[in-house]
Amino acid sequence: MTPANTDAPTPLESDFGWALRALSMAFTNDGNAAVAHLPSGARGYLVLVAVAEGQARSQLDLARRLTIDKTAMTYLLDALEEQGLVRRKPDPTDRRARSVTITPKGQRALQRARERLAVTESTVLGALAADEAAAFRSLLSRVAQGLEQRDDQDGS
Amino acid sequence: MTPANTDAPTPLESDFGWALRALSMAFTNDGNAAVAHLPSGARGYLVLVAVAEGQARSQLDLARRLTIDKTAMTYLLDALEEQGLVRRKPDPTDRRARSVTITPKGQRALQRARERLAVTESTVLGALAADEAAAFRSLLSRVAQGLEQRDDQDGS
DNA sequence: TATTGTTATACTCTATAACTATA
DNA sequence: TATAGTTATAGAGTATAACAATA
Repeated sequence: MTPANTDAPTPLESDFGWALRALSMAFTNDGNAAVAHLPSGARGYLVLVAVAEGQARSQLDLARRLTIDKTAMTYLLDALEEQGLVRRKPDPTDRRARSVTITPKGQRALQRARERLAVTESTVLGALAADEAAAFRSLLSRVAQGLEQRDDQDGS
Repeated sequence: MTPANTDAPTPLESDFGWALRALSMAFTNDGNAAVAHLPSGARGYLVLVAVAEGQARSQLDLARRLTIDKTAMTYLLDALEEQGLVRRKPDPTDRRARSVTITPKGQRALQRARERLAVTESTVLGALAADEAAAFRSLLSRVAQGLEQRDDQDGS
């Protein structure tokens, strides 16, 4: 016979999924305000970061790197280009492809977004001491990079 | 004159928002499979956890605790009740309110989901050593609880 | 035949409003 | 007048399919 379960039920706060969702929602909410000056908000910001890297050879490259559908990438870039933050130009080596570069105006907008997002990060991680927050960032970054490698292997 | 910027552009991988999004997407994808036996998937799971706690006095209580709209809570509970995982009964002290309890079948489904999600968690945090993963979980939990308190204060 | 990019369409999720029944 | 719960509607975000141009 198993003894009667007199334990308290598992609290919601100990649930990994709940905690991850809470953090994501908070960062999304606060972060949207931080990047409100960018077209398409948070997604526009991510595209801008990836374009600024200068690694992606084509829109499809960008889409894959960001795990954004290529059809969404089209109108995200439409919006960014319309405001003069990025520029599309034909790739001379492949006339189907278009290379995307960031403009000086885009650089400034990106810099401003980064400064604001740094504040958002600190706010959202407010429950942690400075060294703990640094540790959390580091661990999160390693987790995400691990997932990126995993997914890259799956794809090819 | 500022010197020419010869630094490499900031890599996407160092972006907090990118990393958080990558983890959330991976956990959502893998986690959806882990809770596919529950109606409404991940959201149904969260509701079931909160119901199992037995703290919430009403559907509205549940909705607030989970940051889910009360209109969504209605059909989430509809789906859970239809499969016999939870039960709604009128609150004798307030005839507007309905208290929600988990059924034995719901307990079993919840237990199964927790076991599967534990595997998902390990997989998703695969880049970390065991002690690092534990540290990450602990920090994430504290962050989320801090946000919960912040939002509770905002609301009242 | 496969790939890049675009457009059009459909679907899901969420937010809003309106309504009822109680308090 | 405010609250608990439900329903209906509309909007944003995303996915799917089809297409034109090029490889």
